[in-house]
Amino acid sequence: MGIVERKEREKEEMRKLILEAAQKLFLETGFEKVSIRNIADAIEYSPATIYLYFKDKNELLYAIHNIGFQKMIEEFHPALSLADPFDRLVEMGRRYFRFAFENPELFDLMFIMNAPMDALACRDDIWDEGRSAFGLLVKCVQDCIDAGVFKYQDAEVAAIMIWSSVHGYTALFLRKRLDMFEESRRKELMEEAFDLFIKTIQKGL
Amino acid sequence: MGIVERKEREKEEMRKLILEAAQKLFLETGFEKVSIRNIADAIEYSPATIYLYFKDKNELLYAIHNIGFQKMIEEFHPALSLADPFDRLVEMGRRYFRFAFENPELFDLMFIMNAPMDALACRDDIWDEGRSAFGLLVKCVQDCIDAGVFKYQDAEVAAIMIWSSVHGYTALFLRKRLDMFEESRRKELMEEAFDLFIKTIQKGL
DNA sequence: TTGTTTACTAAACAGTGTTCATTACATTTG
DNA sequence: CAAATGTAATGAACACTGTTTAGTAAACAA
Repeated sequence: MGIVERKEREKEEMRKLILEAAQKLFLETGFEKVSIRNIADAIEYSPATIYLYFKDKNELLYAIHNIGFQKMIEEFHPALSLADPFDRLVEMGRRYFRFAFENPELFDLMFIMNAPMDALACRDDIWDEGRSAFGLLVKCVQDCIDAGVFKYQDAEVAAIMIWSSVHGYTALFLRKRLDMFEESRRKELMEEAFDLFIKTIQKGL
Repeated sequence: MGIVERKEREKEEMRKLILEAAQKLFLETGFEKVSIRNIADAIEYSPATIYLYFKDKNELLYAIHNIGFQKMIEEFHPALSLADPFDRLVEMGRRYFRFAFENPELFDLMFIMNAPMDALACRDDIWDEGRSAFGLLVKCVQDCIDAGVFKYQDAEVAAIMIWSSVHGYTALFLRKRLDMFEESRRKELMEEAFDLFIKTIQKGL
């Protein structure tokens, strides 16, 4: 009796259909401006149908947030295979940057917007995606410590410091808090500031 | 003929009435959950009245964002009169932190939310509040350079680096991206990471 | 051919920001 | 003082939003 399996497959496909339409609309138009009705229109189903596959809008956004993490991890992969741990760290920083600039809406969803965290909170679950991505950073920092690149004792604390710094630029940039610098200079300034940070932690402590 | 002046005064008072009710509601309930109708109810006027004093909701949020900056500048004042420029820098960082934790909604509005920047953008104005607050930081960094505390050449680039770092913690924290650490350890970790950053830039380069 | 499960939807609910014609009153003019 | 003008405030609507529910039609099982 393959019926139940076919149904499951169809259910999965429907989820995917919704998710892909939603993602497309979101990345085109921005998350703030897309409604459940828009998504329903795009896939030619009624709005109520979406609620048969996702508890609410937050849960839908959380699912897309997950896709974002998959994509990010993929793009981090080449960096992770660099031999020198410090090179690896710098490259991870650059790729965090690049991911944010090339996928501003996805990045916003993953690291700034409230919706996905609200979804997690209301079924009090933990942010596994964030945890394991952060784990990659901690591991890299630990490798740097072990290799004697810098002399921090606590890899986790150092990782938070580094993440915060790199996240700071991107968050300020994406939420238009660096628009006071003229557009041409903006990205250049950020690059310089990032390089300065790298040089500083390399020689520091 | 003092009539026109009285009218102006009344207009100003009405603006203030709206602004104060709005601020109270926003800080109590969070910006996402307060509607124009809620504000109108609180001051016992019709919703349409608010639009006689503010172009739209973004403009209202921008006005509150301004109040936030006044408050922040006030709270920065004691730090600015410290003799040693590096002490000044560290104290500014700590106060940025503290302001964010004690006024999470206001901070969010000032440095994370889109609304006030959208208000600025659609009357293509520049973010003066941010500019001048950032100016304070640049000045302090320049003083540090002049005093030989660190050897950066470009105070502005160094200031962006420092701002980004401090902003990074707070933004990640406020938007619940540090909730993967248990609550008791969270703030402690941030303090440690901040101290580590301070030590690093002090000795770096 | 029944009975039951499933997938879907139309319609409604309760809210949102915003606009506009109309009212009610303060001010100025004849 | 009465009539004309200006203006502050609003009721009601518009076009949305996320979400729920009762009901339908098709697919499946007996």
